[in-house]
Formats: sequence, C-alpha cells, structure tokens
Amino acid sequence: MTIASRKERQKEELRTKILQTAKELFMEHGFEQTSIRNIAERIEYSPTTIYLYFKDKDDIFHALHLEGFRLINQYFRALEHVADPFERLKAISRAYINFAIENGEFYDLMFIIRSPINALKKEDDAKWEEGMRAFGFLINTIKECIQKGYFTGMDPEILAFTVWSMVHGVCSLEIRNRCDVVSELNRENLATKACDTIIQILERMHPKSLQ
Amino acid sequence: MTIASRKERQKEELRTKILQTAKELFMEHGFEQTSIRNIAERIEYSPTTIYLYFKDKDDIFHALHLEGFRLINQYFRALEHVADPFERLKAISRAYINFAIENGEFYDLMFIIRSPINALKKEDDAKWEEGMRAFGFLINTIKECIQKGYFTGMDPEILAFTVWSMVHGVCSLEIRNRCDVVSELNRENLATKACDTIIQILERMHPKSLQ
DNA sequence: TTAATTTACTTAACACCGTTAAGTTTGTTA
DNA sequence: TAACAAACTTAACGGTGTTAAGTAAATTAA
Repeated sequence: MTIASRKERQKEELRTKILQTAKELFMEHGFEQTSIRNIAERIEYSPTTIYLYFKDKDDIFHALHLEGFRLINQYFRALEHVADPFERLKAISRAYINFAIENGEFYDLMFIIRSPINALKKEDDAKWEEGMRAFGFLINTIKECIQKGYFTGMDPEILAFTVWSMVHGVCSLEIRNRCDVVSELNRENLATKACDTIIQILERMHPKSLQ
Repeated sequence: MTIASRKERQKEELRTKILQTAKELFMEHGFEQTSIRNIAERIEYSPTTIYLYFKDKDDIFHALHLEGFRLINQYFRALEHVADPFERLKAISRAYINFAIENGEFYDLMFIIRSPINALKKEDDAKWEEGMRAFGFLINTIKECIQKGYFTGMDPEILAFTVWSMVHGVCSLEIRNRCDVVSELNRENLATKACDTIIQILERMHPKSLQ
C-alpha cells in the first residue's frame, strides 16, 4: 500500500499547489483576472491538468471561498473571550472590517463576486459550516446583548443580518472604490471612520443606564 | 444644412439604439454577461460598428452609469417635499432600497461592478454631477437633521457615507445572493426588513424629546 | 520478463470574448 | 461622371473557459 499512498500524497500535493498558486494570483490580480492558463503556467503544467483536480473554475472558487471563511473565523476566534456581549459586538465589527481591508481579494470572493453559490447549503458542505459558524457567532452575541437589555423587542436573526449588512456596506464600497464622493480629507481611513460611526450609533441607541 | 443635420440625427439615433439594446441585454443577463457581439447581433450590425459610437465597453458602461444615476435621482426628487429632515432621511433609505430592488442590474452597475470608475470625477463629467446630486441630497438632509438636534457632534459627511454604507450593504447582499444565512422564514422581504431595522436603530438613538 | 492496463498528463481544438487594421460599400460633393 | 468622405464590414489578434482525443510513464498481471 506504500505506492498507492505515495501516489495519493502526490496527488494531494499537486492539488494543494494549484490552490495555493490560484490564491497567490488572485491576491495579486483578483479572481476574475486570474485565468486557468495563468495558474497552469506558474505551476509549469498544462492548463488541462488543472481540470483533473478541479471540476471547473467555480470549483477553485469554492475551495478558496472555504479558505476565506476559515480565515475570518480565525479573526473571530480571538474575540470569543470578550465577556461583555455588547463589547464583543463592537469588536466583531472592527475585526470584520480589518479582515476586509487586510484581505481585500478574499473578501471580494466571499461576499461580493457573482458566482454560483448555488449547490451550496447542502449539509455535505464544509464551506456552509464555516459560514454558519461565523454568522452564528454574530447571532449568539446579539442574543446575549438582547438578554442584557440591548435591542429590546428586535428579532435576533434579522438584527444580526442588519448589522452584518451595515459593516459589509462599508467594506464593499471601499473595495469596489465608491468612496470618491467624500472629500479628500475624510477619505483617509474612511472604512474605519464609518465603522466607528456605526458603533457610535449602536451605543447611542441605548439608555445611559446600560452603559 | 438639412442633409448634415439628418445624418447627425441618424447617428444619434443609432447611438441611442445601441445604448438601449445594451440596457435591455444587461437587464436580462447582467453587464458582464452582455458582450459587444450580443448587442451587435440584436441591432443587426457588425460588432465593430459599435466601436464607431463608443470607445470601448467601458464607454458603454459609463453611459449606462449616468442613466442609472438619473433614474435614482428621480426616486429622490419625489422626496424633496418631505419637510422634516429625519422623516426625509428615513424616506431616502426606503427609496434607495426600492431603487435597488426594482433595478437590480442598474444597481449592480452603479455600485457593485468593478470597472474603471477612474478618469471620472473630472468636472467635464455629467455622471459625476448626477452622482454628487444624489449624495448631496443625503448630506444636506443629514445636515438639517443635525441642525434639529439629531446626531449631535457627528461629522455630516462621514455620517452620510455611513448611512449610505448601511443601506448599500443590505442591497448588495441581496443582489449578490448572500442572504442564505438567514432562515427561510425571515428571508422574505429581507432587504425591507433590514432597512426597517436600520431606521429603528436610527430612531432609537435619539432622546424621546426629539421624536 | 514481457504484455496489458491503468494513471497522469498534453496537444489540439471549440466557441466565446474585447478590440483593431484594413477593406468595402454607400451617399454626397465637385 | 469622377473624387471623396462617411458608414459599415471582414478578417484577424490574443485572450478566455473547457473538452475530446492522444501520449507517455508507471504499475500490475501473465
């Protein structure tokens, strides 16, 4: 079984190499601008070889999608120890925006790019699990906030989606370069400033007694 | 001068036809999926003819971009008569989301798609003017809100950008199909629900006396 | 040890894309 | 009627994702 296992290992290695090269390239030029031929050239294989390891370009997309969610969950895991749920919510917002700024192309892939996210959501999919872990962390934090008297009367799931939307809006306008409407002066660290504003808004909506 | 003017009129007509066909096609299949060749086929001209009327595909992009901003400003114009600035702000948010839902592909083009929005911002550009009119409406509304005691101590421009971000986030998650994380039950009219939540948050952040 | 077979990979091609250079048709002017 | 300019087309370049068919090497079986 040594030969078979060696072969399997080698196959796994090449698969990983393709994925890593794909990641490198799309970090440099974005996913849309990265072609199968580009990847093939860099790993010194013919383009068709890639199709022996991935069904199509979407398959590579999904693999990187999963990696992205694993990465963002790393950002979040560091915040699990924050005891106060409202503080944790604020920290999550900041971490999310940091993730987006530090991994723009990943963010693009995960939340902006148009792609068959279909055939997803099946239980078999690890990606869905990672995605739900991230969103679940947000939902649970918000549920704890509500238990503590914040956001009274609001639906946790819809509120979680709304908070996500708010920070996502900041990130996607930043990444897709729609920030030119604001003056040069305010444009520096605009995403961070907008995130701070969101946090301010969330803080102000609560009676002083809570804070 | 009758001949020359007729020719000029005809040229203008074909230009308009190209643009209208482009609009039709990208409304059906999205901008990225609409090719010069598709447009050419539908208007029964050779693909190269289009290049006599538009420099390149980006040029068509920009023309449609302008149309989109004219359209969203129509949505906004109906709200100019709303006297109370805070009510107007709420109405703007709702109108913005309605625009996005009713004109998904336009919205995509204007605020999501990656494209050389560069070489923009020059004063010569009508598009920039339409864009600034829309954002200006939001900024002015927020300034009025601040004068009335809302959002005390906040920077109007950054706040305007933040509010825009918040509703844009909702729209872009909806348009790019990232809403599957929420349960089936809440998924109906999710964009509207999230918009309502944003409005609730904005309302709650103010002392009762103001409302 | 040699023949058969499986595995891993490549070549060549298809149908598309945006774009351009060169050529053709058409209508207007001299 | 000849010259010219405008409007439009043909053919091509270099790129894309993807597939069918072919090759070379490694492994298995005789």
